[in-house]
Amino acid sequence: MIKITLKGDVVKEFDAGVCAADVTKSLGAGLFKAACACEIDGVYSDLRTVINKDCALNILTFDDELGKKTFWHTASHVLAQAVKHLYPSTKLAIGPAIDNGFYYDFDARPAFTNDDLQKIEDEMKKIIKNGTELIRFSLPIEQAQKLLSDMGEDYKVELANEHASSGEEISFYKQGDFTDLCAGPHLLSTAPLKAIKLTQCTGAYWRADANNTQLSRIYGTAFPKALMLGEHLTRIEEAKKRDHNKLGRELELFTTSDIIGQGLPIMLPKGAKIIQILQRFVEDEEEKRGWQLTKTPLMAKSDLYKLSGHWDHYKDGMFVLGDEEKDEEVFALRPMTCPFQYQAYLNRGRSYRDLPMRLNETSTLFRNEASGEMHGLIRVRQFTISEGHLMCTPAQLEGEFKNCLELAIYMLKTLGLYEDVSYRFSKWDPNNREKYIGTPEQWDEAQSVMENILNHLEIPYKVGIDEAAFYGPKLDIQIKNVHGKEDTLITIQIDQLLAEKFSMEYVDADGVKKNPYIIHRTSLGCYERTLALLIEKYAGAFPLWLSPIQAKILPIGERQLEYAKKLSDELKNAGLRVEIDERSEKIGYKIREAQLEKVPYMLIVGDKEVEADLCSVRSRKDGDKGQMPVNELIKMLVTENATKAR
RNA sequence: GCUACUGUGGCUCAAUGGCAGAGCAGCUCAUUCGUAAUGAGCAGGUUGUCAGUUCGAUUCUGACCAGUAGCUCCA
Repeated sequence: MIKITLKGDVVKEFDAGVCAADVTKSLGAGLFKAACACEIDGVYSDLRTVINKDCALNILTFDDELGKKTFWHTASHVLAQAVKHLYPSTKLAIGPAIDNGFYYDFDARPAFTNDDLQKIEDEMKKIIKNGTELIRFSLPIEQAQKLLSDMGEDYKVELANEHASSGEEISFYKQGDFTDLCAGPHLLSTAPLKAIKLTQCTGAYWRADANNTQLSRIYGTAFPKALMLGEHLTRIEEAKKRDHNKLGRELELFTTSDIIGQGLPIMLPKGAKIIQILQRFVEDEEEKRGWQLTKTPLMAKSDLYKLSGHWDHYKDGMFVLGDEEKDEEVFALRPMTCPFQYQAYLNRGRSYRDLPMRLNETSTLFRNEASGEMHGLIRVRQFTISEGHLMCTPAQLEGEFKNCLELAIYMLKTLGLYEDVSYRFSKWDPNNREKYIGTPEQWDEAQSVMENILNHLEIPYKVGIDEAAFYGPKLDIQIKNVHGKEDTLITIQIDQLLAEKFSMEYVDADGVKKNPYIIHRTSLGCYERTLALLIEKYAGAFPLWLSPIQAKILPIGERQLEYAKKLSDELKNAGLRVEIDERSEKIGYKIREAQLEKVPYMLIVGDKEVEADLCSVRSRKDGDKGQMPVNELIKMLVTENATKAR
């Protein structure tokens, strides 16, 4: 007999050799029905796992992350089975569970189109209705390779070959007429996959390498109940409504023009106003913290980029002016600010007394992004970033890095984005040497310096291999957009290589010339991307201090126009952004429009208000707030504006 | 760049191998109204662009431009 410790420290005895599924069954039919997988002594395992010794068993259902993963992984096998039924010549690649569902990659000729999805989904439903049992078995490597190669599954053979040296058997899962190479775990049967939906089909490269064949990827999601699927699809629809690319255009923050070109958004007055507010805020805050503003050119001779290494690494991504073959001098629009600001440092000889030297710039950059990469305001060809470079001694590095991070965190907290970010420590990949400059020793040093700083500051981070800049490691502050796609909002980088390339030196206290460390950093990222995330964060209803129009004065009729103008002047003099709706419309109509425009305050003036120097205040959020003396109103708005309240 | 999809007035959408239609927004007039839509009228389109097929193309085909999702890339 063995002892199995269950949830709530309940211990039960079973015969040795019992499988986790049978244990689950003995605990109740409801739990057995809901069980997706389990953890045995904390190890994520299949319910088919045979237990031979005392252990702790935790049953995982769809409510657990790993339970969901198992559920969706099985759904991906059903997808593959359905595809094999309908298109037998299709070859299988991989089919994992992802954040909110699953996908499967197929080598299908021709590639699947949206029209195929419905057919495949219907076939999946048939398979699920039959409630086929999944059977796990394993084979020695040679037999596994033979089986897969007999099946004609070239991609699977490639995967199996990679396990050849491990000496372990290769596991398979079989459901009816379908067998797939798979480590599992899986559900016991396809029956629990009550509600499934195939969501889209796209291309995806085999092994994530653009040089390989492009496969046809089908995405889907599945739930144990139809209601849950419905809720999931509703959530996606709701998210679409706050997509910055839709909402930002509706609210007239920005637009685009075919004749101007891709990735070149036009900031309309309201969007430009928000960016101006952000820029002023950033520049003022940076000045308070000892940063000095520079203004450097938007282009340079190719020589500059050759020296920095950007010409070698990113020439294709730059807008080059002129022809290298024909012209004596070739220029390029700047894709980054680094070497421009270095010239400011190089203006004269520097001493350790000049350090740290903190140079910031509201810097417009140009990158010739590939046509498929552009997206709304998130990824564009021209953008403006709060960029800065900080030259310091090794002793100052940790303190200055911390200051840069604190500034970034202050910015995020003020904007209300702090709760939404995560940290990524982006390292180089020693196996991808052509991407990076410097020696392994230099990389080890720079990375260990950054790692020490991050650990010391207790920053919780994920590691990103091969995510570093070509000259040094990065701390990337990541944020997800409304569709769950992650992007870098802020980055702080340590660079000990470029100073040497540019002969940047300082005379230390001991009289010896040394290269400074350089921190590349942004305090708020690029304004276009930040605006995009703010639009989505607030669904267009910005906090007062960021609102392009903070209050709209709505006269009931023409009689109050003069008073409305007086009120508007008073508010403007107090530094507030105000508009008057002078149209001869009913008050309900004016309110509706102001509300849809997401103006924070509506100030209604009728005869009653004019008489007593009052104003009826309506808030976007709370509706009618009643009457208020004008001086009191101004005091309230000015205070809210100054505190940057959210 | 790759795969798939999309493109009809400012917006949301309809229709057709044979005269392109509606609502909202806009403009004009009337209305001067108390917390989310007053009424009437007017105007607005070479159906993304350029070719091809056709007696005739907005519809079919191709190329290009732009947009969406995903992949790859992101200094």
